[in-house]
Amino acid sequence: MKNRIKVLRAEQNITQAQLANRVEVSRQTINAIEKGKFDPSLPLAFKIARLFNLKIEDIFQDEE
Amino acid sequence: MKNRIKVLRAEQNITQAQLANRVEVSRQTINAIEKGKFDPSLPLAFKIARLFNLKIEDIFQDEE
DNA sequence: TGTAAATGTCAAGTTTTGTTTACATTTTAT
DNA sequence: ATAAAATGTAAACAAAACTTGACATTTACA
Repeated sequence: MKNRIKVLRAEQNITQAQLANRVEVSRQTINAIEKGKFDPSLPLAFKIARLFNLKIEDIFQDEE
Repeated sequence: MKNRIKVLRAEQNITQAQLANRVEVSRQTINAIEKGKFDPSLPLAFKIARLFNLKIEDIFQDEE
């Protein structure tokens, strides 16, 4: 599962740590998701999408 | 996290078992999600949304 | 150039998601 | 009324998401 979080952060000038705080997970979790190490839970995906005012599908792309 | 899976199944006349087969999880997993016992993983949410030709947000509603 | 902030990564542990098996209850149709 | 299909539920387990803590590497900029 790919995602555009890194780009969205860059657009908004937000660090991994700041994003982590705002969606209430650890910085390592954001890092791992960005690097594709694992997928966020559905509730976390919702939080991230809401933060960027985007649909989940606009941030995460299923790849199979 | 609420969802409209039961209604969507009814509309399409699909059983839990049939839906489970098509998204490649167990029937009990579909049942548990419908009953709100837990949330699906993000990849599973994508599969379900794709099956019904809907956005994830049109099926699952975050309630915090 | 140096140093602070940001990012990457790893290991060990907890929590949540999902499976399997098995059985009970409800619904549907004959 | 009965049989079959569909749904509900529970326990024990496996797998994936997430945490904490620690340290190494990269980036930005005074």
